[in-house]
Amino acid sequence: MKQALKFSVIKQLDGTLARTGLIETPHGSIETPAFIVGGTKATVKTLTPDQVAALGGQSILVNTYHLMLRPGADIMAAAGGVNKFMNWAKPTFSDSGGFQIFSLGMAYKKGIDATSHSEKGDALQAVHSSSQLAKVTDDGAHFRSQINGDKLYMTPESSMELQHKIAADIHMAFDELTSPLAGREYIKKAMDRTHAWAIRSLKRHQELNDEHLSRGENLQALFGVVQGAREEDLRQESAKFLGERDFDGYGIGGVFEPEEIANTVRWVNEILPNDKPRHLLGMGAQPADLFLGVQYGIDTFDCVAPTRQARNGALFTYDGRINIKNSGYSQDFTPIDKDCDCYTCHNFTRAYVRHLFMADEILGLTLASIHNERFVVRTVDSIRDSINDGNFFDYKKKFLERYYGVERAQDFLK
RNA sequence: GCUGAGAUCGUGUAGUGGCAAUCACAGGAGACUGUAAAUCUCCCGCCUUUCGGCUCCGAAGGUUCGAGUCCUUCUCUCAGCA
Repeated sequence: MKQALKFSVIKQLDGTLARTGLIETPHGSIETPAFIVGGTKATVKTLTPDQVAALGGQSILVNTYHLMLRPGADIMAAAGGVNKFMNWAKPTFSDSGGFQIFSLGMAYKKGIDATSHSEKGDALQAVHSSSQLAKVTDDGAHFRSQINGDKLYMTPESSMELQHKIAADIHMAFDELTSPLAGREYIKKAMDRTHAWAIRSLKRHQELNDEHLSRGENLQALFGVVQGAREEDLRQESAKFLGERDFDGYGIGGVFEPEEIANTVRWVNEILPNDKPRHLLGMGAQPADLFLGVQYGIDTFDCVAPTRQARNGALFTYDGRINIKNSGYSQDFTPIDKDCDCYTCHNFTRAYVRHLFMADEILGLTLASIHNERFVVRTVDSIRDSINDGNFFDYKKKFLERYYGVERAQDFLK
């Protein structure tokens, strides 16, 4: 196909930003809204590609920074791109490495998470710790490899070159994600830098696509990434700045808490062009994230939480999350969730999965990952159906009240 | 039977005259959101919501201002020898 990516809206839910659609790529299409499965190092941890496909995964997101370190972008290119390398035939996304400026920089060894807040944000964000592995400048970001200490330097241009070698279908522009501790002054500075980087990313991306075109290869798509943290005017400025440029779609980055999703995503999606897909970066650890994201115009999500939490024993059920390692499940011979249609729930009991965890048997990680990933993928699929059927709001209320309890669910139903 | 070594939290240990309880494992609970993550945090003698209180170093006795620690006897364990 000549176009890197084609997106069509199938149904727009009247009076809302919610919609269903179809993203078409050289590796096939994605029905949206869709949950993109986390496959950072060109593997969905503990799962084979067949298992990912069997649980309904339509697409996988890999990470440029991690693949640059190991095995290296040249090996990815020599293998014929990430799809061939990992034997995944369906569409792929790649993240730029921008997230690692945050996770290996300000967040490194700080215990910063979604609930971290501070009054002295600017001061904290401005101080570089000697132990952190990433430092940002206007030109790019310096990294220290966590594997062997190598000094690494990444720019918008080099990220695009790496991403084109990895050759996922959809790339993210190199961006700077600010810490939840950051104050407005720093958020503005990082957003301006992200915009400058977006223009540089787009330029280099187009040059690389021209090369693909001349060689008769598939074109690759690029999403611009909106920043601005929790500042309404900055989010709007960012959406306007990027929305006017020739990106194939948009990522919304820097969102940390479910409570932020409704506002942040709405501010941005009211401005971004309707005819391009919108990806919410890194959110999807709980059902509220998914319902709120879709309600305010998100087409695709990615999140590592379902697989990470699965490996740590936290499993989704339609009645809320459980920790399968709790002693109370030692003689519970029912499925993780009786209403779940995954391989694990069809074939194994809570007692057995708990046993595998307590005995440190690796099959437990796989069974738990299959279950959690299926739960999230299926939840987004069912949200898509509810939009097509016109009963999104009824479905949302029923789902969230069962999952969180009627009282807690109200926070997400306003 | 003889000789030697040993007995501290569920287990293995640290502590060798000065407020006992170190570390690890096992166990209990919580966290995790563009993966430094099969990781991290907390609890883990008894009572107490907290503050705190009470116990406690195999048993009994002795020396000492003071003993898990030194001495005696006993019980048990392990090793070697018979």
